[in-house]
Amino acid sequence: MPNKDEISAAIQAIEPFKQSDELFKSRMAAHARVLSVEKGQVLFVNQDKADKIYIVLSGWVKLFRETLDGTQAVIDIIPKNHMFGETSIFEDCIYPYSAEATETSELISLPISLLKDGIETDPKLALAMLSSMAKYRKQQDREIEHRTIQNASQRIGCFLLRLIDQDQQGPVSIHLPYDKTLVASRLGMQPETFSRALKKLKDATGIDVKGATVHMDDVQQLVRYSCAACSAEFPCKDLKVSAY
Amino acid sequence: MPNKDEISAAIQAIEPFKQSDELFKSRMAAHARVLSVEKGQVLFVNQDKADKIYIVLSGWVKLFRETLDGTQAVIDIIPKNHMFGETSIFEDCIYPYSAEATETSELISLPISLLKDGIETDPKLALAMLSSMAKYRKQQDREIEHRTIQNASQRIGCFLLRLIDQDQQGPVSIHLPYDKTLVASRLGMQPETFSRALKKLKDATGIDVKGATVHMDDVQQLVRYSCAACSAEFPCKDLKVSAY
DNA sequence: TATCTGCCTTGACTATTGTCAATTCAATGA
DNA sequence: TCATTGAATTGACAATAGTCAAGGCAGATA
Repeated sequence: MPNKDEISAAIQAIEPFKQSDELFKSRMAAHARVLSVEKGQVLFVNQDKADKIYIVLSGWVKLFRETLDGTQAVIDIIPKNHMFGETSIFEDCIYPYSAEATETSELISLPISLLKDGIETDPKLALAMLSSMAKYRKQQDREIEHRTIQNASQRIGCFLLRLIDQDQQGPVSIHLPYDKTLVASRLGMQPETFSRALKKLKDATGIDVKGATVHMDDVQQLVRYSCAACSAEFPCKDLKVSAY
Repeated sequence: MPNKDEISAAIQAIEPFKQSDELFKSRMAAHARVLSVEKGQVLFVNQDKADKIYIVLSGWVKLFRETLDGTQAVIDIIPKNHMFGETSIFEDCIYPYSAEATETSELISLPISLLKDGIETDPKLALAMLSSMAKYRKQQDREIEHRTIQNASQRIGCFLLRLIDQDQQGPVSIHLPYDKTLVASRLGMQPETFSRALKKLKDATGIDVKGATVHMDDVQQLVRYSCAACSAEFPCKDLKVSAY
């Protein structure tokens, strides 16, 4: 169970809050609620009234939407030290997606009204939010690009490359951050397709896959394979904002 | 050739500028440059240094990115009275995509520095920009959802539905806003796939297609077909920001 | 250790979309 | 009116991804 200092640290770690008013942050910390959630636990569903924003302290939270027949589309998977639910502030205060913990996780929730007030009264915070929104937007653009241009294997390769320290040279070992099934849905494909595409990637690039661990002698093998179907070049410059 | 009043009106029409400072807008208008472009003309390419933002007065501008081998992914198609190029303000001042006129179009360009200053000095403008960014983000989320859940025919149906006045009842006629080839790329499919998928849509819903005109006796035919594979319901609520 | 459970993989098959080439169609200008 | 041009369609085929069902594997639990 995190103490007050850890809560403050988590708030401080959120990109757009870093440079913002200390008073604002302490007010947020004072109103923070810690919650521990089990795998599969739903935090809110699409179209719920949005009264809280969340910060992930540990574990992972999947943001998704689903149709009436249960088909779901994963929009993002939120890692440690990142925030979600804040998009709903503007306009309608309705969550535009559902949120579910993908494993046992610790979160803090904050009243959305505090952030809303903060943005409206502190121009510096508003600018920081704008900047992080713009970054996110670029990532979404890339996401759409990849889904049109890259095939399943290339998307997996790209996903792996983005897990690596971008200045890495020589041999690398990667550990998948979460279940393969979840990676598959994050990349917009079925688990079966993921499994087969990973095998194809292995054959094409010579990477070594053992369970959730991927090893390669040279990053360039993957780069040649995946980045050929991308408008950008390795190293990728648009990481960091809600990585993965 | 638009006169000063028309330029002011165009600036005024941009969503986030509507409520902003008059002085800011007149300064923008004073620095506006009008440009007429031919079909296929490139305004800037991905990674160019971003010094201008653009507003479309007439015609359409395609935003896209491409890989080394020329494969391109369309990110957005900007209609009349909408702005593009502004995302580059935050951080790096590099355009994150290429822009090309898809037909003879009239645009105005504005120095990006003016908007940057405006956002930094006028909190109200910053908030308005945040709000429009948040809307855009929701649209991108929907875009990703659709590309994972909907098939080609359903995406076309959805595209058509979004062209309609959302309160429409009874029979409707729609005119495609631009070439079918361009619609296809906007929806992330090949022209051939578009052609076949449109035919399939016709068979499934009984809509009537003649060239660029689509007629249907009842919107519900399309709604049943397309919205079944969407997390939202018709009428769609997330139109307006850079429609289409 | 044995069993259970959920994740992952595999095979066989289907559906969807892409590719390439050949026409057809429609708008435009000589 | 004819010729030209680019858009759109169509056919034949290939590639890619999804679906369904059956096992395999590994970590957790008794």
